[in-house]
Amino acid sequence: MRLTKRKIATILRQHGYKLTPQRQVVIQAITSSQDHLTPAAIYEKVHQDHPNIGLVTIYRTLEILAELELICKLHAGGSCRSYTISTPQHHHHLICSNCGTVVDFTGHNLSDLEQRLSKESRFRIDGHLLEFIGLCQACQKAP
Amino acid sequence: MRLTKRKIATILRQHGYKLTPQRQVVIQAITSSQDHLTPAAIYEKVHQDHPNIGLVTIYRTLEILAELELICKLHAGGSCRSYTISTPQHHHHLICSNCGTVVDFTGHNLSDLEQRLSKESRFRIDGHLLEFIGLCQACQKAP
DNA sequence: TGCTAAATGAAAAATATTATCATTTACATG
DNA sequence: CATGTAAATGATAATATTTTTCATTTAGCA
Ligand SMILES: [Mn+2]
Ligand SMILES: [Mn+2]
Ligand SMILES: [Zn+2]
Ligand SMILES: [Zn+2]
Repeated sequence: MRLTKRKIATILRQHGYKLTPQRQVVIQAITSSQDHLTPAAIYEKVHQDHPNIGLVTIYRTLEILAELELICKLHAGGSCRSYTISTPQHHHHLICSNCGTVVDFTGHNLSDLEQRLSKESRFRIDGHLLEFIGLCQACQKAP
Repeated sequence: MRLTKRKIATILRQHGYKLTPQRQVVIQAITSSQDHLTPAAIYEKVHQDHPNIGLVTIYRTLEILAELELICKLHAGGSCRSYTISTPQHHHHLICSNCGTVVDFTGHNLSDLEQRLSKESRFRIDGHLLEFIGLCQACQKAP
């Protein structure tokens, strides 16, 4: 289940961040999209209804949201600095290279592989990045 | 087996690219490092012995090498625009977050997962990105 | 050895990101 | 509800990164 605007607001406040109208607008922009969005794209989206919100505020808000893991950064589709709304549990992403739609998936466990790798390479493994890229059903049909 | 300087040169020429001294120097810089390197880092490395090679040439060379899949772009360790030498077969990466060392690994098959995802999501899956991040043995010992 | 398309480097332009600082404001407190 | 204060904002400038442009050079072929 993806995080709601409301849930994000609560977590922000729990961490001592103020719930400003600007932040609410940015959060709204992200949660209302299936897509993954760059800072510039969020700015444009937001700018239409709120022309006084600056790009800097977008950057600052994204940094906080990412730090708290309320949004996920994506790498495989286009820009390496684009974000999508997060979900509480550990998950990975499936991205449409055409329309940008992001689908979360879970249930695949990398810990076996992680153990094997750790043993073979002598690395202490701290995390991983797994994204699939492809075409969503709608984009397969379209020309 | 990682690609050698020689092998890369051959492939470049096979694709109609000229084997300029500048390109050879850039390739040398990448193949001689275990690390993953940003364009700026490659420039610095190269600049010491070849102060007349411009940063633009680095960018242009990296673009070609990446296009031909002779180098791999990495995302999980620091910059999203850093490269390491490639290997011919399909593989993934294990990256030390401290020293930047990149270890290739292979043998893990994502196609089962890919099929499951494809069926569940109705996506046509074209590719994936899998990187592990951690600490190499040397960096675990160091403070 | 010369020709030519491709490559290079210098410079500028375009983008992207971060820092600075005066002003505004969310929200805790009484 | 008014007030104080630390946090947040926006304007602007600074910095960093990447791409274009174009005159000059050169790798590789005939
Ligand atoms: Mn996600
Ligand atoms: Mn590799
Ligand atoms: Zn799509
Ligand atoms: Zn290390």
